[in-house]
Amino acid sequence: MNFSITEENYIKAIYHLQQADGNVTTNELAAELNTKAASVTDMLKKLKAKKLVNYEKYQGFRLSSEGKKIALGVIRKHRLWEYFLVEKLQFGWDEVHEVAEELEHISSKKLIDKLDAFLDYPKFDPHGDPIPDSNGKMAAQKQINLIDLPLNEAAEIVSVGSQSTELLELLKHKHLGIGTTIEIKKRFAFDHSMEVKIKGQSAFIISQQLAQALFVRPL
Amino acid sequence: MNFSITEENYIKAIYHLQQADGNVTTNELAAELNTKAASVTDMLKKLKAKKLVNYEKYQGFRLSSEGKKIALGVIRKHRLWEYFLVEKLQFGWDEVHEVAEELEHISSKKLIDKLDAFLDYPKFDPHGDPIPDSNGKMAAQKQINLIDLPLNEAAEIVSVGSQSTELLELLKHKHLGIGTTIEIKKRFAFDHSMEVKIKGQSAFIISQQLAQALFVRPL
DNA sequence: AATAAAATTTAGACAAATCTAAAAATTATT
DNA sequence: AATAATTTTTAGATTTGTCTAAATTTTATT
Repeated sequence: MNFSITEENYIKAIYHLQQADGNVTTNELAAELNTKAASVTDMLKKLKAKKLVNYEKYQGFRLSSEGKKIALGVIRKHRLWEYFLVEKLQFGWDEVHEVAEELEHISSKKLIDKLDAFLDYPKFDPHGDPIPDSNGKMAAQKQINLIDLPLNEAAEIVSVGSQSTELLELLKHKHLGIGTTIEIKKRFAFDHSMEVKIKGQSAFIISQQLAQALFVRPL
Repeated sequence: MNFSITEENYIKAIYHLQQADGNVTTNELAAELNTKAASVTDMLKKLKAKKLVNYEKYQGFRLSSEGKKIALGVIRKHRLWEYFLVEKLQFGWDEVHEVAEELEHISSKKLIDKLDAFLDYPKFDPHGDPIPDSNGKMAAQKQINLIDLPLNEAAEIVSVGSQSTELLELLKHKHLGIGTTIEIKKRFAFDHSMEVKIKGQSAFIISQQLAQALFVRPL
């Protein structure tokens, strides 16, 4: 079975929405895809006919297990290409998304498996999201907000909540980035700021706002 | 201006046909694209409206200079991706074409220029065809049939006339391939076979049929 | 429980790219 | 030069994905 770019985009969007929500609604999906509810209904009928989605009129929907497989395949491609763009072509990790949106629809399985090998089977993309392997399995992300990391527990920064240049500027200044190992040394209740420590550096203070923008994976 | 995948495929096909023929006809193009003459006519009206093609009803057509620019951009992408697939991902040069047919439609200019840099600005693709630079300029191919190479003049093998496994088998056995430097030492009029020499090896004989399948660029 | 509001679906239309069958133009043949 | 054969174009239909506007269903509110 081969699917159109449009179908793949619908499937991927449903996957992301149902991760958060469980059941997905027509309006939600229309908003996600910048399209109209009527178009979503039309496409859902098609996807249902292809057994990629469990859908009953007016009842919302979710991916079938076959649909989930397709979604993971597209996500695998997206994230591997992002990794390639950043690690090999020197793109900034804030400018790869759009290009990967195109590359993720290249259909050759052989291509993506060879790319995976060339990149040495990376487990996380440049935004810290896990990359599914060729069977669709991926590391449990278990990524938590830095705010929620227990005291004195080392964790790796795996993603950031926004791509704004302001945030990137601040991260650069503090030498924080994807892959940095970080630990919380003390919390200050007054303003929810916290003292943190990066491996091999002396401790410093970060604000609540910044901590909320950082997602980490406990080591 | 951005063009659809279909439009790009038409433009590329017209480019290749007019290299050989000068003026291109509707039926020719329909055959090249495995489509029907009526579809070609429809698309030509569109391409004419976009000033990519000089076309008058029943008179045949060719690309405008704007059209040629688009064609060279697509060809640049196609050949750079082929080079990437062979050199970095270890594809065989006989299995990259289809994948490159998809990759050539990825639109990011930044991507292709960074890929070019990553590959160290290759001048020829794995089939020996020249790769246009980011301004659309490419090396004059000046590729000639090995049959026509003057005696004792070194040349580099740049492409092969067919992709058959039989030919590949023979080339492998004789240690011949894209990039090999070769020289003709003697010709035998009886069967048009020739004695050739590869750098650092002793001379051997190849048949007329094999020589005709090899294209070289004099050094 | 009745009605209002919101969400969803249907009906019908449109643009892109394609096709078949018929018409028109060109080219070849007698 | 007239007719036949070929090529090309037009006309009208089809498919995919989209839209607007109207109809239907569900959910919320009184």
